[in-house]
Amino acid sequence: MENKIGSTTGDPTWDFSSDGCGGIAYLYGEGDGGGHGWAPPRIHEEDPDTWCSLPPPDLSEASGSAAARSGGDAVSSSSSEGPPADPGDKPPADSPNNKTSKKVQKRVRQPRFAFMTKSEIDHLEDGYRWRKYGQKAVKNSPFPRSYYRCTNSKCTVKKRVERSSDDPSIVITTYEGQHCHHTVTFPRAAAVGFHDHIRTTSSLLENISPPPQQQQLYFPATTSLQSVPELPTVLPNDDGLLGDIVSPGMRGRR
DNA sequence: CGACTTTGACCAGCGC
DNA sequence: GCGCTGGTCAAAGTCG
Repeated sequence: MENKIGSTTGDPTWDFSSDGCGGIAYLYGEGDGGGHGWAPPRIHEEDPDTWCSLPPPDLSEASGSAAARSGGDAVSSSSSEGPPADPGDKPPADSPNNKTSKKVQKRVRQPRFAFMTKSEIDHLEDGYRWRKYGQKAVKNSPFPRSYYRCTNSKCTVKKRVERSSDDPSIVITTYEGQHCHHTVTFPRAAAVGFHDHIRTTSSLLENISPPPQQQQLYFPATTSLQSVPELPTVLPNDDGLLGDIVSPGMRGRR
């Protein structure tokens, strides 16, 4: 439940090395119960052929675009800024005015990015605040999958968190969408950008106490890893941490 | 008291 | 068409 992010001295630092998985980024986080992490670099674009071909969400319209928050996305924002879709007097289940009608609108999925983190903590810190809105047991996995939504009412970003059934120590986090705001708990992440963290690893290491724990970021060997070790496309920007994850091509149209 | 989590139910999509 | 599964809703509960 804690969404606190590490202090400055708790900035995670990264040390890329390789192993059988095609490379592990070791994330040294602060040691308060699991080396809280924050959004790592893009590691895996789910179905890049599909997702990357989608137009980026029009963030300027994020609060009002039905497409940007199709389906359940409209729920949290509708309660605060939409018409009184009062759940208290919700119509019968087959009414066209309830959530069913919302889902009739095609679920327009936004680009998704998944990464694997070796951590004992399920919900890794990434500088944003998230509200859990669901949890489901998933097939072929003993671990449940948790669903989170950004607490910013105008932000449609969601993320799923689940543990790998193969290696329970690995947390698989999948982001969907793009933040339309800055980080709220970890400003440096947005201001500096992930790569600078990497580039400043050595200096940071001089400033932080030895991490009692470490997280390992796994780069799935099945994904397009060519760009991973160098992460050339991730640049500091104002889009917040997730913006660092989202490829520039997807952020371009603003 | 507000923010957040939990949890059962509901719904849509997909494969057979 | 049917059943399974993933994703979401929303009321109730919990916490600070």
